[in-house]
Amino acid sequence: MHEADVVTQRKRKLEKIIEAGFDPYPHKFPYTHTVSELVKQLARCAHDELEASPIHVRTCGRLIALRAHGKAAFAHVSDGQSRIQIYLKKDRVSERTFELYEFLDIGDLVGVAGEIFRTRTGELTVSVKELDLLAKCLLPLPEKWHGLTDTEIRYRQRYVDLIANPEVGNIFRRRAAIVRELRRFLDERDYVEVETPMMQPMAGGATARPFETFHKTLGIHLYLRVAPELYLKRLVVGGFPRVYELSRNFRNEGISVMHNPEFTMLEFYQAYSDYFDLMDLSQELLTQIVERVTGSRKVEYQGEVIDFGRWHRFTLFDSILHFWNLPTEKPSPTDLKNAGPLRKILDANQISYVPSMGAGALVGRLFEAVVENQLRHPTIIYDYPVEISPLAKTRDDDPSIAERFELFVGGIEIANAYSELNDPEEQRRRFEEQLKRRVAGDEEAHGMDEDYIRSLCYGLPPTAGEGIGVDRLTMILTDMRSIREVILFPHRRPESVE
RNA sequence: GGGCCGUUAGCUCAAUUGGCAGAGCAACUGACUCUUAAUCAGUAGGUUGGAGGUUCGAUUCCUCCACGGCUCACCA
Repeated sequence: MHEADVVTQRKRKLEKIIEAGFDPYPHKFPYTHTVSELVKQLARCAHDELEASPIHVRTCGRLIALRAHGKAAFAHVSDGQSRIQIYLKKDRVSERTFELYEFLDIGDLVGVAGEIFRTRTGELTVSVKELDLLAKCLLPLPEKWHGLTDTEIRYRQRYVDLIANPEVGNIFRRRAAIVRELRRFLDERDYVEVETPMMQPMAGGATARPFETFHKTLGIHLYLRVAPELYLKRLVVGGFPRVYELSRNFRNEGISVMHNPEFTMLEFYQAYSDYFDLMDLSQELLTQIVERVTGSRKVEYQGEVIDFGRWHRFTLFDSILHFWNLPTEKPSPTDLKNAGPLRKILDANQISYVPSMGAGALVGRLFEAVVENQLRHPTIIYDYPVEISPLAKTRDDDPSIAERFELFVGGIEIANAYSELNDPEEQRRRFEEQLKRRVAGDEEAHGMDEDYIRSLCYGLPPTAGEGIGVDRLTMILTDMRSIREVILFPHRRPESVE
């Protein structure tokens, strides 16, 4: 059976429905309850109760299963979240209604009116008196047992995925809850939510390759933002001591189970604070989000229980020594500060690195290779080499160390935060450093942002800022291994034209 | 971009050493007024991702291409 033949058959049924005088695409269906409401509200209503005082309802949804019994039929109607059984008996409906039923297919959108009862096996069921077709499903739905597993179709035609695999909807309902709770947490603490440009004349605030676009009237190139960071800090200068933005960033990089070209980030800034204040805040924030969203502090991720009641903190250097598991001898703290010994360690363990990397970048590589994957429980890693932290303020006692931390859960980096650099002269020097790299061909190197430096010249209070990857946080709280499972329409190559 | 694995009916999957391409669900016809993976009887549905090659013969072996999955690199 070709798909085209199924469509032809269903179109023919639609014509017959029209011939019988039914409106094939009615404009509305007034209902008394959604399917979910029925299931929830009547969950405890017993058989006798329903029999003694019948409840008339009107509800609607998609027909997802159909069991025909000649002059009667059972079916399930879904509102996308819950399903309820309906029972249609020839001698309880009009001839016209029964005729309509005979033209229905699995997938059709229907409205029903009738009384609620419980079947012999106790299932809550609508005994249908009236039936309406609300829209016809012309294409066949995937198989009812295994659902749809082909990722190609699941992501490209997410609507089919959501129909065939109702648990997929729960991932996105939970994602919505996470976003809601993040906002609530910050709103309660007097952070102001703002919206800054997505299209920027210069893509700053992170080292990443941007997407480029063009504004015709202005005749200028614009870049999709890689981070809102520099605009948010301008706002702190202007007098918003607590701001946040929760929206999309765009990075023209590879696609993987951890990366999508557009991703959602929460970025927030808090004046008169440093990175230690944000460590405490992050811990409180995540613990609260997890509890409110899942109802527990413990979350199962990929077969492991992650306890948001157990937090760990290490400096980056200590973490390498603490989690050391490579076959070669554990390095000394001095080894980790010097490029020569670091190269030897990386070489001996077949960890790749770029020759131009200094000690800071090399120790960063070593951290990624040794530690990252072992950080299952919520862990804060702090004090990063300044070499890999161009926008962070350095420690007073050690200018090679940036006041920066990252937060890991389930081996995944969830957040990145630092004490913001607020010295305009130093900021200019760092931009100039980046410019040199840009000239040398590094596409990801930062450009010179004169206006940002000008804003710093008006005085940025001591400020700490943090970014939280909302997609990755959602992965942890929905037990998903791939970022594509928590993004409704993940980017793919265009569908090939047949 | 590199490596490995995959692509068979609308969906989920089989097919022995290279020897007639199959099942379940969905669809169609018929039976059936408390079923729920409804059941029973029957019917139809395939350029095996695409192009080439080896062979008497290719879903199976080889090459290239497209798409996907995992992984490494880059990155959050």
